[in-house]
Amino acid sequence: MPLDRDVPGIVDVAEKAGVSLSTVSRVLSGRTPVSDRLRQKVEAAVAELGYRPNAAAQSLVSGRRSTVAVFARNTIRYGYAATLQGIEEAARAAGYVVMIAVVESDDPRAIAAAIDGALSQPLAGAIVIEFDDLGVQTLAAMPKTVPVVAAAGARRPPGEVPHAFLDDYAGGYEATKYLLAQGHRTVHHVAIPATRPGTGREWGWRAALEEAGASVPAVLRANYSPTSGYDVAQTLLGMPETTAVLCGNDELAIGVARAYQEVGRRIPDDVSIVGFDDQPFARMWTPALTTVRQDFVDLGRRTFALLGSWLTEGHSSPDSAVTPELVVRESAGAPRA
Amino acid sequence: MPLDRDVPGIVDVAEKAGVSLSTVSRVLSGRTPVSDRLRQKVEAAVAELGYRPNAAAQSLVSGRRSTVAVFARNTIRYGYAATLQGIEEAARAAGYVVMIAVVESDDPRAIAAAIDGALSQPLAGAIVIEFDDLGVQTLAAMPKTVPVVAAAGARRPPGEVPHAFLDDYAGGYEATKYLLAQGHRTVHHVAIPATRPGTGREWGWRAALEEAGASVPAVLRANYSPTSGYDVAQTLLGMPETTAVLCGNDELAIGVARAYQEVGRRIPDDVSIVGFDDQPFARMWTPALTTVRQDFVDLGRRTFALLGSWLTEGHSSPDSAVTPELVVRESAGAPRA
DNA sequence: TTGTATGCGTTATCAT
DNA sequence: ATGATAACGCATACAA
Repeated sequence: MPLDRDVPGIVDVAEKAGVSLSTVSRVLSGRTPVSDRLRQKVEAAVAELGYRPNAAAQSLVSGRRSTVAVFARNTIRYGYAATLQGIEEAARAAGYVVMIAVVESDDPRAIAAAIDGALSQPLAGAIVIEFDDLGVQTLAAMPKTVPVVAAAGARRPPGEVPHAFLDDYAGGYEATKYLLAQGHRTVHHVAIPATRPGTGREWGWRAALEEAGASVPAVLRANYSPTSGYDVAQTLLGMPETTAVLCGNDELAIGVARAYQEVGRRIPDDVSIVGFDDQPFARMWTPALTTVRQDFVDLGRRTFALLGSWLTEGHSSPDSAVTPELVVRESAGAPRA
Repeated sequence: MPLDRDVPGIVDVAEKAGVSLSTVSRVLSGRTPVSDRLRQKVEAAVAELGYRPNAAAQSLVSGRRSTVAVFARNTIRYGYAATLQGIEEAARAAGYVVMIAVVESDDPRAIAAAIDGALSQPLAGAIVIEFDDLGVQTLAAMPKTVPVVAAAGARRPPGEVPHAFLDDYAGGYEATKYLLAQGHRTVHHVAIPATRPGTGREWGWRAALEEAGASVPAVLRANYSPTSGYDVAQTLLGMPETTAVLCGNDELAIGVARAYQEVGRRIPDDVSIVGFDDQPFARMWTPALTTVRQDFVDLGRRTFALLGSWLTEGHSSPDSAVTPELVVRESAGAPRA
């Protein structure tokens, strides 16, 4: 693979067009009037040479930055991946490129290293996907030298970082209320890792239970994976009085469902299961998963919009909420009489 | 959110440490000997100011580039997301940062725009995730001015781009042979979008069928989503002689399965279904999905390794294959007598 | 071992 | 409307 390592610069274009370097810069930026004649020449030269402005040099001299960094725990899980997609889409539309920095460990040195790597680049701003504790820590470790916004799973304390969020609390609340309305005495909860206490799906669930005067069972803590749901469900199996379980995400839900089905308990006849997120597979499950739909791609777009308005208008709204929607399908119903 | 927009530069460090700018540069790069006394001072100043080298300026003067761009059709679907994760992991370990460029449309202008955006940055190299036709086109449109490697779904023609690939062909072949060995007369195929003819899952399936002298049914073409699998399965429903179907991915498989289940046909009793990829949900499906495991994260690591050796050693192997593995679970078995 | 000077590709300021 | 020239932050050749 031999390379043509002769990337043309603005001077090459100027030479070929027979104009000065500054004229080329002007037609490229379009901010200063240039005669049509020269403009044509320059454009021809640009096309012929395949000239591409060097963003590094641009940002060095002008301070104009065109890349935004996204900090995320991973790029695989649905919520993260879809949020990233939304961010990238909006960023690209606005003329930015996006850098992805995965923060895998909560070792402060690992967090610092990820931040250092990203901030070495000339950044217009940074976005942290704060769906978990690692995100919280990353956000806390971000220096104040660069605009930072967050994509969150809950409203953050006011006055801090502008953030877009999915109202997990409302989703958990609504799903639990729905289950209660079906006649269940209480609802168990298999939780994804928490961010801050008092927020998120778990606390919406809790609130609905308390409001209804129902007992609040101990939370079963899992991670994000189907197998993790399956594992914690073993505990559930020893509690035959369970008639409904709200899961922190759809993957957990199918793990839990599988555990029940393996011992011959039917869904929703014997136990109702509700997921969270409405991942693409949810509606194809058998039984189709009743779940709380979250539009992560839209969350990503909104998050970038916050950063975009900060960058262009100098400020942005403190937050931007989206309320999730309960999607009733087949996996939940009334308890057996 | 007021910002401390006073990012210290190397001269600030030099001043604070009472040394010349070049001395700072030397301790930072570590390539030239510096007396311990000055080194200490410099390091103290760096720590105190929170100095971070400006990668844009570095690459401008030295030509050393530290970012690699990844071109992908999306960041959501499992294969893409997991490959990206592997690339990022390996890149970060090697001191690179990764930029993500989503190529959404096969409009040549859109492809060119994505490439222009990415190549404006000072790139060490680029990686294109070539799982589909859009990837093929993107690869073709990449200029020869930057090192490019690919993460592919099949071996590419020799002599072109270094690439790591998952041997889809072998996977399709093996899965089909397995089904045939179970006693099925033939196997139907629900395909994901193709890249090049003659390669990939579909052609492995075809080869196994031909080798066994089995008839080769018309391919059912879908996209990647569960609903797409469900939709094309309606055609399958009208073909009661079908006893086995190999699906291009797991999401398609569950869509197909759902379609069968809705009309009361049981899996694997009435029809055997095999997926592809072994996504996390596959083993929690009911019945658990027999599928072809693909290690996309590893593919990502290998792909970056190709680029890494090119960058550091000046060359890299032409390709790097990983053979997928059939995971036998519950969704496929012998046909009914 | 350390410091000074030059230049990377571009924008912006200043003349013309 | 156009052209010369000075930065931008840094690495490096060269001088000391």
